[in-house]
Amino acid sequence: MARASIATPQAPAIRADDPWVASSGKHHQLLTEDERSRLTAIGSVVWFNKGAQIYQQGTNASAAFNIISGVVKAYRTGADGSEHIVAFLFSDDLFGLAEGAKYTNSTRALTPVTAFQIAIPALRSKLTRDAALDFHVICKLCQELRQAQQHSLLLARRQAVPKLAAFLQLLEQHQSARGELGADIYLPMNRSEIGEYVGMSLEAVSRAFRTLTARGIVKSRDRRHLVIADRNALQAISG
Amino acid sequence: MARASIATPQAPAIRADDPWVASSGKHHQLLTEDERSRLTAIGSVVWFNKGAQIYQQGTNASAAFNIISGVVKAYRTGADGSEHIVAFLFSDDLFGLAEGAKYTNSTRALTPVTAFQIAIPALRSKLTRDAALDFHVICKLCQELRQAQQHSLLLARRQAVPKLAAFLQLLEQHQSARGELGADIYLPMNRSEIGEYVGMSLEAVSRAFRTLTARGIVKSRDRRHLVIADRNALQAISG
DNA sequence: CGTTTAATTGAGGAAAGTCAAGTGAAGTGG
DNA sequence: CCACTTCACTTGACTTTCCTCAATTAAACG
Repeated sequence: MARASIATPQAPAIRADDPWVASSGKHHQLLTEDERSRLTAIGSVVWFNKGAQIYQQGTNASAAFNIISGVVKAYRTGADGSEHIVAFLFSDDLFGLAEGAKYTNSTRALTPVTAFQIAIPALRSKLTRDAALDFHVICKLCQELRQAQQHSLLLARRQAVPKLAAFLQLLEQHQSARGELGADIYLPMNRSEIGEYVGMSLEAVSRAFRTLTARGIVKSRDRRHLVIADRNALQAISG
Repeated sequence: MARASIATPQAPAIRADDPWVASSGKHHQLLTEDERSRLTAIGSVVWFNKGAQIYQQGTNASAAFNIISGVVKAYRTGADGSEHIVAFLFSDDLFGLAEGAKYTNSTRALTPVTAFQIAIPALRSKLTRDAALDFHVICKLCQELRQAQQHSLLLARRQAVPKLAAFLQLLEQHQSARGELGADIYLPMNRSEIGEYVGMSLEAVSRAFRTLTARGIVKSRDRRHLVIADRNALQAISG
């Protein structure tokens, strides 16, 4: 630990990459210290307990959020009460997407969450002035769009085992892109939520896990921690 | 037709809405005449024949595109040769999304296409300077992100008929949002491509069409033109 | 330690996928 | 202008896969 100073941990941060510059797959912090402190001035830090609802779809969009730590799910509730998870959001992600001044999704904290909150008017006036910030937001939105497309690829898979395999690869690549790489993958969501994300029943998720472990491709320490034992096989299965 | 002057039809245009302002669902042109002419100076108009490939996934991202007229599909080819369509793109849409300087999708013209093309370096340097343009690009990216999420909602549906019903609603709302509303819906893609977008086989698409027409909910003039006869029933089916 | 919630496992049925044949439409060349 | 070729779409029969419902086991929490 050679660093003498600790970077302010409660400040906004955007992690992504310039889509038009070659990169190694590991994402970088886009905001400069200067930008971060200027943003800090116009927002506030908020906390959410595990399981807490952050906002509901259809309500007035009063603020946008930037996750400092924790995991959030963005989901929509169908007319029949079924939930579909649109995205899992991690530290350095942005959320609070709106349409016509209303939130388009509901969001809920899956773990205890610390987030940076900016009121929409303040954000808007900042965005219409600060081209450097804008560019970074554009980079981040491009990344989120790519992830949404990746998600649609996942959902289009028909068979359960390849689907889950692809999901695990996404999670791993996600964790490695932000340097949170231990030897194991941590699942911040339960089986039901995995099912709601990949588009299958929780039973099918459970069965797919079983076949993957039975084939020795993944090993599960605990229901929420697993290790990829055969990365090549996983790649072959996910296609 | 009270207008005396004709707006330059070959200039770039972005159609979307400020996500933080209440709107009627009909999207507006975000660029001012001034911005449009400044963009015109740094890009060029290009044409593609029906069926022409625009670029391939994995190749170096040299330019971004803005559709002036026509329809484009953005798709990815799996290892087994199967294609999944990530998005259909219409006039006033942006595309040319990259990651690490490579295109993440392939794109192909479904109809004759006229597009405005901007080289990446020119676009980058413009984006790092022009906050007004940036803000509009951000609005557009938010809209594309919402559409991608809508697509994932569609893909998560399990049954064929509700899936197709939701797809038709998307298409209609898309056409009405840009004021291209005749009484009928035009399908610029074939059954196979619908299947690749909604995640089912072309046979299933065909059967779902049949049940919708058999129930009198849609009427098809021709395989590519249909009318929604019972909008309420369609809404009820799609959920 | 008992209670509650999450996850696994099993059996049966519904739905779409696949394979294959047939029909219709569009476009080509005589 | 018409016959022919081709491609897109439709329709049918059969198989596979996952969802649903139900029972059981495992883990988390007070």
